[in-house]
Formats: sequence, C-alpha cells, structure tokens
Amino acid sequence: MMNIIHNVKAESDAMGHSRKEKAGNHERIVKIAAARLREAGLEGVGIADLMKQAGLTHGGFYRHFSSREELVAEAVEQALQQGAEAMRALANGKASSLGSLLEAYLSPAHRDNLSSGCAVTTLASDVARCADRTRLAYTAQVQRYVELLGKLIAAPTRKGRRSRAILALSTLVGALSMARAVNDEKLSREILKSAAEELKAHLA
Amino acid sequence: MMNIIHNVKAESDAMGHSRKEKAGNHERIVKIAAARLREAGLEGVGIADLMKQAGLTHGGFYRHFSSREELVAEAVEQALQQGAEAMRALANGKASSLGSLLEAYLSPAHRDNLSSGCAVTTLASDVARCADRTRLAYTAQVQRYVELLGKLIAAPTRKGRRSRAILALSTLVGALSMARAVNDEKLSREILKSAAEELKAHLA
DNA sequence: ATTATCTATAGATCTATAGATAATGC
DNA sequence: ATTATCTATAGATCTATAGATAATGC
Repeated sequence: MMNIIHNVKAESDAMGHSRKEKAGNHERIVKIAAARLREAGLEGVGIADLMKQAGLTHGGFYRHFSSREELVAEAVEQALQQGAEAMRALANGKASSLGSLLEAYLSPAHRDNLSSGCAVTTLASDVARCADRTRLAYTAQVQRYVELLGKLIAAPTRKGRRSRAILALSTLVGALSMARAVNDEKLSREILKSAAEELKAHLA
Repeated sequence: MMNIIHNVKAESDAMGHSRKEKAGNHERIVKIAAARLREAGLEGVGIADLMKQAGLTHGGFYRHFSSREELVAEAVEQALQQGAEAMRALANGKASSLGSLLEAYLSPAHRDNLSSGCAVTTLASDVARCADRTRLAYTAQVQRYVELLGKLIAAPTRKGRRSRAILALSTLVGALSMARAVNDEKLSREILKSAAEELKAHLA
C-alpha cells in the first residue's frame, strides 16, 4: 500500500522546537495512532511509520512516550472518545434518535470506515490482551454506551432499560464485527440490515 | 508467561521421518496453531514458537507450508470447524436446545476459554484483514451458524427466522467480545447474562 | 542551559532459505 | 534416491537508546 498521507506538520523542519510545538506534535502523534491502530490493529503499525506520518523521525518518539505501550494506551483512549462523541451527536440529533443511531452504527459507511469508527467494536479483541489502563478506558466507554442507550429505550423498569441497552450494544458490536470480516457483500449488508431491523422491532 | 505445554510428539527425535509421521506432524502444527492463534491473535505467535510446541524445530516449517499465511489459513479453518462442532453438539443436546445453546455460548467458561472457543467471535477483527481464502472460510461458517440458529428459532416465515437468527448471532458475538475486553468482572457477567436473557425473551 | 528533534545504531525479534543429517521407500 | 527434519544464518523488521544538532527560554 502506498503512503498517500503526507507530512501534516505545519512548521518547516528548519524551525525551532518550542514547548508549544511539542504539545502539538504529541497530540498529532496520538490522533494519527488512534486512526492507524484502528485500521491495522494495535500491533499492526510500527513507531517509525506513525512518526513519519506525523512529520517526525522515529528517534524523537521517546521524548513523548516512555514506551510503545504508553502511546497505545493514549491512542485507544482517544479512539474511544471520538466514537463516543460521534454517537452522542447522533443520539441528540433527530426525533426518533434511537432508530437513527442504530441505522448509522449499522451502515455500510461505518463498516467501511475503520479509522474513525467506533473503537468498542474495532478494538475489542485487541483490548482484551492489553494492559489494565487500556482495558479500564474501554470498560468506562462500554458503561457510557449502555447508559446512553438506556436513556433512549422504553421499558417499565430501570433494570429493564439497562438489560435492553446491553442487548442493543451487543448486537451492534457483533453485527458490525461480522459484517467487516465476511467476504460477501450481500451477506454483509444482510447482517447489518437484519440486525438493525430486528433490534428496532424488539426495542419499540 | 512460562511455556508449560511440552513436546507432544510421540516418537523420539532419533527416529526416522516417514510420510505417516509427516502427515501427523502437519496436523499437529495446525491444531496447535488453531489454539495459540485464537489466544494471541493471528499475528501474535511466531513460527518458531509454534514448531517448538509441536516438538519440531522452525527450519522444518516450510516443508509443510509455503508461507506463514498458508498456516494461518489452515489454522483458521480448523478453529472455525472446532467451534462449529461444539455448537452443533449443544444444539442437538437437550430439549430446549436454543436456550442451552445461548447459555453455553454466553457462559463465563466460554469467555475464559479463548484457545478452543468460537472463532467467529475470537478472530473476527483479524479475519477482516486476512487473505481471501481465510475470509471465505469465515463467511461459510457465519452462514452455517445462521442456518443452524434459524432451525431453532420460531417465526411465521422463513425470512423471519433468518432475520432473527442473524440478530441472535450478532448478539452472541458482540456480547462475548465485550465481556472479554472489559476489565470488570461484574460488568462482564452482566453483559453475558443480560444478552442471554433478553435474547431468550425476544426469540421465545 | 535546557530540550525537542534528528541521525545512527544496538539488540531482539521474525520470516524464509541453504545445506547437512538420517531415516524411509523404491 | 528421496525426503522430513535439523542446524545455521541471511535479510528485514521493530523497539529502544546514544550522541549530535539547533532552536527556545531563563
């Protein structure tokens, strides 16, 4: 695969290295990692590659992070947060917000967009093998999703809403995972569509 | 992690290398890979490690496989098949076979048993980045699961059964994924339990 | 003087191959 | 003679570190 993402750094290499620049560089490395690690998996991209895309050389990496693992932790936190924002935006958007949220989550567009998609699905199996810090962030994000979905779901009791929210989130994660892994566009779309429709029917 | 799995090879190293032995060795390498790759992910174990566990040295690997990718393909096929057999056994077992299947799939035992658990969940995100051959095997397995579940689900139409089977499989895959990634035993069990109970209620 | 980055490289992998060894199978 | 395995190693990574460079910031 050709690298078509060029140096994003604003300043020229001849310029100095202020603390402001450092903060900006740090943030840029994390954002790039949050995208690339979702595409390739948490072990799928090297430090040199990530630094190159940030417009830096790999030697400078360890002034920003004490280890690769530390970058991964920050990047996963970043990725989870991005997904949360996207979902909240969807939830606050339209009238029948639950329906449109389910449809957006289970859309072919989300399926094909690994780099900025929901990390709760994309990184689940990688996170299961991660350090505690990363798993903690993942856990907190799952709790937030369950609470968000619970607010959108009608049920007589609080327990019932939570239970249905867990069903809904599980279905979203599983359907998206399989739709991505499967090698057959028709089946992939069927999975997305059936999961969305059955969920809507069950939760209505 | 200490390697507590010792040399499984029956014959001593001083013995000859017949074609029968070769077939046995090939099968053993694939079975070990099917387990270890589910534990560590498709990129998480090296050839030397796998061969060592099979009681062989890494140099012999390329008389069995033309590349690492070829072993991965065979191992994923093996892993998918194992999962299929386990599920079929569950489905043919008891009276309320759907209920017991859902409970077994969403049990803490299955959650904690990566090496012989269902590969449709465990390998989903890895398979999405794999070669066509591997994705084809995954796709066929998803179809088989949908058909198996469809037979156990009551609905007025064939389409309805299939649609509900897709919902059920999606929920199983998503709930198990999250239950493994999450760092909180209480939440993990709640995910498994809620998903199972809501599914049963919806499909009854 | 401090520090953010760069160049260069050490050290540890990992995949794949080459040539030696010791048995099978014609 | 063929071949399944072993020993040894080439070549390509990848993480992490050491020392040089060039700017900032006291």
